[in-house]
Amino acid sequence: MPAASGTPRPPARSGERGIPEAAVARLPLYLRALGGLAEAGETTVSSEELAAASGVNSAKVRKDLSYLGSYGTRGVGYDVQQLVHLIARELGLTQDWPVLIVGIGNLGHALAGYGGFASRGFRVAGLVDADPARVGEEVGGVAVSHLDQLESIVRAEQVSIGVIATPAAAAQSVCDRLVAAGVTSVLNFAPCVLAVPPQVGVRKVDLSIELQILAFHEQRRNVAVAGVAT
Amino acid sequence: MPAASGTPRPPARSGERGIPEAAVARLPLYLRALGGLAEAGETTVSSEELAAASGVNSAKVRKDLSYLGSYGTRGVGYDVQQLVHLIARELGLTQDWPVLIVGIGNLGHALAGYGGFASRGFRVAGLVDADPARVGEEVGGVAVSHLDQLESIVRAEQVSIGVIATPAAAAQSVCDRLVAAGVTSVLNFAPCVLAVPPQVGVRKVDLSIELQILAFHEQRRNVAVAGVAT
DNA sequence: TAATGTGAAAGGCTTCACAGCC
DNA sequence: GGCTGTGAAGCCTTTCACATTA
Repeated sequence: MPAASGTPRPPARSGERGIPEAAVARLPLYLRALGGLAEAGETTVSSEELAAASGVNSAKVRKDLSYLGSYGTRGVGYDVQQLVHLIARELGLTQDWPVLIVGIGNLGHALAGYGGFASRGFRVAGLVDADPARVGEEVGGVAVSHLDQLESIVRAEQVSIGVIATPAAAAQSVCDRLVAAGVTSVLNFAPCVLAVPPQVGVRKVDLSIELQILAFHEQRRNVAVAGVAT
Repeated sequence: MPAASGTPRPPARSGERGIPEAAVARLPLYLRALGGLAEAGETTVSSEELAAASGVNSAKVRKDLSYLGSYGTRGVGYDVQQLVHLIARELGLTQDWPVLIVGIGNLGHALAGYGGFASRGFRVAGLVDADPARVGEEVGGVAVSHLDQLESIVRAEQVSIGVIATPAAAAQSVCDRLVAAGVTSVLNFAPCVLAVPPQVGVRKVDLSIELQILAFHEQRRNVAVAGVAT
C-alpha cells in the first residue's frame, strides 16, 4: 500500500497476471506455518491443517493457493516442501535482499538482531545512525556506521530496501536520501506519513496504532457488558 | 446458518451502532495528524488537508468522520480540537489503560520506552521477563519483575491489555497466563498464531511479514522492468 | 472417501458525484 | 465559492457449496 496522497492511483491490478493484494499479505503466514509443519516432520498438509496453523480459514487458504497454480492433490492435500518453494518464489524470497536499517535506537537494535529476517532472505547490509557515539558499535555482527555513509552503503551493497527506525522528525529526510540513493522500497517505523515518488513502495508499522485499535474493541466490550449489567 | 468450520467468528459488526473495522483502523492516523496540525496552530481543517496529513484520501476521511456524527461545517471544515476529542473518545483513549509487557529483550525495551504509548493513554503498569538476570533493571522508569509476578501484576494493576514480546516458543503459554489472570486484549509480537477464547481480542505485528510483502512488490517491479527491457 | 479447485453469491470497502449547507 | 455528508456504483474480498479428481 504505497503512501502518496492526491495521486489517482490505477486500480491495483493493471492487467498483469494478478494475485490479489489480500492474498499476498497472507502468503508469509502460510510460509511461517509451513516451516513449523516441516520441522514437525509433516510432508503433506491439507488446507484445513494449514488454515489452523496459520490462523486463517480453509476456504481462504485454498483460494489463495489456487492463485499460485493447482499444485494440490485431491483427497490428499499439498506437498509441504513444494508449497514452501512455491510461496517463497512468489514472494521473491529466493533471492538475497540487502537491507539498510537507519536509526539504531532500541527499535533499530531489535530489528538488527531479529532472527526472522535472515531466515527469509533478508540480510542486514548496513546500520546507520546520526549519533557519532553509536558509530562503531556492533549489533548482530554488523558495525554501526554514521548517517553520512547512507548513500555509499546503499550503492556499495545494492540496497533496494530501507528500514526507517528514526524519530518521526528525521524520517522524511532519511527517506528522501534513501530514495535518492536508489532505494525503491521503504519500511517505516516512524509515526509519520512519508511522501515518496509513485514508483517507490512504502509500508508502515506503527506500534501505538495497533494498541489503539485494541483499546477500541476493549472499550466496546466493557460498554457492552456494563449495558447488559445495568 | 454458517456451518461451523474452524472458528465461527461472528460477522464483525454484531448489530450495535456500527463503525466499520476499516474506519476504526484509520482513526489513529487521523488522531496523529490532528496532533501535528494542532501544534502547527491550525484550528480548523478540511477533509482534503486532513487527508494529506494522514496519508488517506479525502472521500475516505469524510466517510470515516461521518460515522462519528456530523460535526463538520460545510464550506469550512472540521474543528481540530473537537475532532481530537471525538476520535479519542471513540477509540476509548480518554481513559487510562494499564499495559503489561512480557519479554524485555530488545523489542520489549523498545516498546517500554516508546513515547507513543503514554501520549495515548497507555501506561506501562509492569514489565516481566523470564530471565532472573534482567529482574530489577529499570526501563523507562519501570522496574522489570520476574515472570512469576505476571498474575499478581495483572490483578493489582487491573491490566486488561497485555503485550507479548517473547520468543515464539514462549508466547502461547504467556498468553494463556495473561488470559487466565484476566487480560482481555493481547498485542502479539511473537511470530506465531495464538489461540485464545473468543471473547479475547488479539492483534499481531510481525516485522518480517511486512518486509516480505515489500519484497514481493519489489521483485515485481524488477521483473516488470526486465520484461520491458528484454 | 477425502480433499482440492472454483464458479457464484454475499458482504464490505472505496470511490464517485452531487445535493445541501454555511 | 467552498466544503461536508451521503446515496449509489463499482471493486475487492470472503464465503459458500459442489463438481471433480486422486
